[in-house]
Amino acid sequence: MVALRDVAAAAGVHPSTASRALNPAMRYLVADPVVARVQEVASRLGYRPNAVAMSLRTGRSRLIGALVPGIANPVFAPILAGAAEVLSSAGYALMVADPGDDNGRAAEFVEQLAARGADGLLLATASLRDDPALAACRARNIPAVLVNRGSEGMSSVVSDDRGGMALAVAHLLQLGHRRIALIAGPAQLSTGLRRSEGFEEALRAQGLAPDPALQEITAAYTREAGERAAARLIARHSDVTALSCANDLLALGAYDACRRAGLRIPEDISVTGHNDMPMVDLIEPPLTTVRIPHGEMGRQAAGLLLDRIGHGGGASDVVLPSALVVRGSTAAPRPTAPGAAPAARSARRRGPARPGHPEG
Amino acid sequence: MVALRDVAAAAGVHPSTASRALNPAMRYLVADPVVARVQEVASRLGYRPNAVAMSLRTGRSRLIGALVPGIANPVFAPILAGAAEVLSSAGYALMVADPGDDNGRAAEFVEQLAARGADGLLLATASLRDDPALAACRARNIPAVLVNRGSEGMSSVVSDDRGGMALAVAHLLQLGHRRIALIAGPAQLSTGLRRSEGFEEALRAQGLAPDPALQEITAAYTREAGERAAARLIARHSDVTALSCANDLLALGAYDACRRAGLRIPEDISVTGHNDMPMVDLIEPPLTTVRIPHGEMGRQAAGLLLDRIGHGGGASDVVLPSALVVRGSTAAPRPTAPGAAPAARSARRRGPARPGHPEG
DNA sequence: GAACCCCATACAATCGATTGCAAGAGCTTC
DNA sequence: GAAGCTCTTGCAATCGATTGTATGGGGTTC
Repeated sequence: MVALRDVAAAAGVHPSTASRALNPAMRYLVADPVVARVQEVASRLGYRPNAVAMSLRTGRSRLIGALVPGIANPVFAPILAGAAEVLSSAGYALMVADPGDDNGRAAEFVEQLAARGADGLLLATASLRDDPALAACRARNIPAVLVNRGSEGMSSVVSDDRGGMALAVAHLLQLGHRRIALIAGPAQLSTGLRRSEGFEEALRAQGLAPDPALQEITAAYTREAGERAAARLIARHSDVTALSCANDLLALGAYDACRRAGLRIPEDISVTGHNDMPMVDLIEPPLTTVRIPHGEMGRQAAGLLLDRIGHGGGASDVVLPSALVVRGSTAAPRPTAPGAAPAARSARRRGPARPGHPEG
Repeated sequence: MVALRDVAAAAGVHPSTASRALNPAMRYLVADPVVARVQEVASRLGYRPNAVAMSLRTGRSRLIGALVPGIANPVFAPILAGAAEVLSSAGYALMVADPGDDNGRAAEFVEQLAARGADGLLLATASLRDDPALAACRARNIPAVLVNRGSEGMSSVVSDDRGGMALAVAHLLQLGHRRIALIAGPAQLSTGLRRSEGFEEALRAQGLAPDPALQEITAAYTREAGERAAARLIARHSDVTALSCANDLLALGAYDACRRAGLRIPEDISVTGHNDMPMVDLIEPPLTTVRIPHGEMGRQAAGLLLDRIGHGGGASDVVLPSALVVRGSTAAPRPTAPGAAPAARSARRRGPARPGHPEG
């Protein structure tokens, strides 16, 4: 391995001179012919600066850590990809740690990333309150940005959870639905909480009072939890004509429950999701859902983090707009009168496709 | 930030003694009461060893780099997740770089990871021959393991591409199909090449000669490429009763082409995929495909890499078995006689569900 | 021609931990 | 009681790059 001292020796200068010659910001201190000679020697020898030594000396590593609950998660993976794109083009490397849902492990990972000299952290795992990972960041004074999660006093990039949910509910209301049930996400996650708020706001905006009996709060964003919640709602409230789900996986679970209960979507019951994750445009019926700009969230979060590392500014929050994507899982409710004609089945709406992913 | 020297000072010993007291492998050199005192002081002060300094001195970083073409890719994300799991429980951190399809960028990333002192590399991007990233690994003498890609003289973990493809074709043959077309993957990827070989092998095993006219080689594993290839095959060869695709995304493209051509799946034409990526059990009709143990591939690759770092053994190849998952996109071909009765439509097979992912 | 200044370069300390070697203390053994 | 041994601890070099300070040479100015 060729080190700076080798380059310096080969160029007949002191290592400090070689260092300055190779560093654009310090180059003005070195005479031009010497700069040229050093550069030539460096490239001839294939010199690559040792990033570890550089980190040790300067205290900066050009390394960003990311904490995600599930690398393969269809929501967080594109966020990570967006962030990686921005970071690598700024010369930063990305270290990924996946603590799953374990808050303790998350804090442990923060310590480890700190020990490795990470310049900043992207946190996609923060709970709403008392997040140990967040506390660890504050304690070690590491710049951090939250993604897809909000929390007080820390920069964050989120989508408009409240507004997105309201969009979905407004769509259902406009179709004529009045008894709309909510399958909510975990209340300790900001997405769960805010989407519930958006649900209630949209109802109130139409002068309707939210009925607590029509809300099921799930413990996790999983298909199974969605199925259980939907099954309970369907069993207890036969007058419900629409299920508004805080997340696509919950909606898929709702599909399962409806199928099992013999309810057709959207003829008998409408279903909406949230996130527009890959492939939901291809399921039967294609899911009406709220599209979130995942890649953009990752990019903005990375940008925000680099800003904070560079200029050290205060906390700022970015809220990205979400958009309703109407596909085939929503339709007008059937007339309530018994024996009424069933809704027309023809010409099911397929809706816009999602942008695709290449695969291996 | 509390350093080793602070711990040593507080414990009244020399830093070297503190170092030995805190290192299990060197602890035998230090008297027990001193060990206890140093440990107590270290934990009281919240001492965390500086991994950067440690790397610089020892030359080992406990850091593994991973190169993937698309972090959000439904194939590579679970591989990454599996690898991350094994690595982090072995005390290693994971650095991810995403060069996309750019071979030059991949080599550049290898250099960068080397400069950061990565102890080993996981390569999911290697082309079949003359991969610059691979060459860079060899040049810098960094242990590397290929995942989901094979290449001569380098350890690799792949699924049984040949056998998996043969499984799918055998299934079609057994259903009675004889004119089976292949939508092949890129020939410079080992998956593309081996799956094509598996396709031909399965035909020959039945005494059938592969017809080159029934093979379309795509330039990339994308839905669009699949659609184009399928459209061409359908237009030119009306006697084809089944499309065997080298990858699920290609199969989704084939769905698009069939839909556009007015062909029903599986009544008019059968389609098979490869990979069993998330959600393909939910599309209409549910896709018959070959399941690959992605997570296991990542875990095994990580394990293999750690072995090579530890004991420095030679190259070894792991081939994991794939399994056919029969769902609703395959059925017996219609009798060729014109005017024959269409295949029964009832009781469409839904097939086994995929294991789910939690979502955010 | 002496004083001064500036430019270019070298010197040496530093970041934090590890580790080969030296040295002191305490013990045994003859 | 001296030599030798073991056990424990300290010393100092080292990994590779950066950077504040010192120093030398060359030019300018009066």
